[in-house]
Amino acid sequence: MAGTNDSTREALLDAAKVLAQTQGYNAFSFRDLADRVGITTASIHYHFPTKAHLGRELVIRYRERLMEGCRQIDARATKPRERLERFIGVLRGAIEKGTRMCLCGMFGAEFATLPGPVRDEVRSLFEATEGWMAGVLGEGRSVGVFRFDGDPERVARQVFASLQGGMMTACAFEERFNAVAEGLIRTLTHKG
Amino acid sequence: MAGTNDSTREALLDAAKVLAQTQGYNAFSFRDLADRVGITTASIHYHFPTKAHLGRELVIRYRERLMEGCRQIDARATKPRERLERFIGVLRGAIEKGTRMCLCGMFGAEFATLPGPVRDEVRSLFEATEGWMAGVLGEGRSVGVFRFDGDPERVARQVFASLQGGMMTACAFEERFNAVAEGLIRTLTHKG
DNA sequence: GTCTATAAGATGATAGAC
DNA sequence: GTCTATCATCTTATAGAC
Repeated sequence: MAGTNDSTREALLDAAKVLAQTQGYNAFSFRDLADRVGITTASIHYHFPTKAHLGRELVIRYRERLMEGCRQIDARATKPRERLERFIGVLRGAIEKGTRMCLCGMFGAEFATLPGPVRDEVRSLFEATEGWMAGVLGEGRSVGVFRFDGDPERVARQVFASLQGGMMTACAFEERFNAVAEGLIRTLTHKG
Repeated sequence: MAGTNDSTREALLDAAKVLAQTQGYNAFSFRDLADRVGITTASIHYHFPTKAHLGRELVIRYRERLMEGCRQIDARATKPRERLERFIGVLRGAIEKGTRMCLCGMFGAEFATLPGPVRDEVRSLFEATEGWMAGVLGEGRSVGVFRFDGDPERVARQVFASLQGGMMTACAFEERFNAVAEGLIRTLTHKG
């Protein structure tokens, strides 16, 4: 029902996603988007009245797909450590596909300049992802593979911030994300 | 000699710094800058031929001042842990002054869209800061207050990425940087 | 749904007077 | 050094034909 196959609309969101991940919300224009999809800028407005509408739906779809990815990770891997590693693999995949940031990191940095409705969805994106990760970390600790003090929610925020920062660094220095990710896992699994 | 007191030029760099930290390179304009300093956009071009020149000098000055700050930390604190905490305090200060990103994080995220000369200075900014931090971490480990495996340079990159990610998150959720920073110190000083 | 045409404003940048 | 005036181009967005 929701999400009927409107191919132009989907193509616009696909192109906008890549542009937003590589350049940011402020650095891509309707013209960039129109050129990539092969229509005129006027046609974009038929699908999305304003850039803010486009941005908002972009983040909503990104969150839904990321959460769907997390559910698939849960279905395919039962061990918390493997779940975490698979999640990190998703982020790594974005970098390897062309030094793309996660939308969390990119829109987080641009947060002050985003339209209100986009901001709301970005916050929701953070909370959903960190919530899933808190579950993985909490379960990992209870089975004894992860080791940390305090609230899993707090540690999830810390781990997520670290990964986002690693992706950001990878924009300036290729091959730096892996060092951050591996160090993170080592820390979490460290047997003091 | 270098850096004669050209007050308009300095005022431009000051205003550009705040705008770059809060909005990013792509989101601020010569008009924003001119309005804040009280001159016209044409006058900006007398001091900086292009926006790329302005951006480049902005990053250079930022790096020089940050490194000067690190030297002052070294002079005022001898314990590695206190040095790290003071550095974190500098980042926290930027957030508390108005949810400002570090230029590393903001320009790192925008990296793909930055003019070449600005990119070069951003890389240099990362390297200088991470180099200083590697020294603090290495010394901390040798005196037994920090505990980590592997190369101090690698861990410095990880710690720095984590802090940058924490600042990014703080743009969307106030009061989140402290949780990241405190968790980080706890991890580094943990007595397994 | 997509187009052409157009709008109103912003953008970085230049020429030349003062 | 700073200004006015101007530039070409880009920006998001709208009206109306097809």
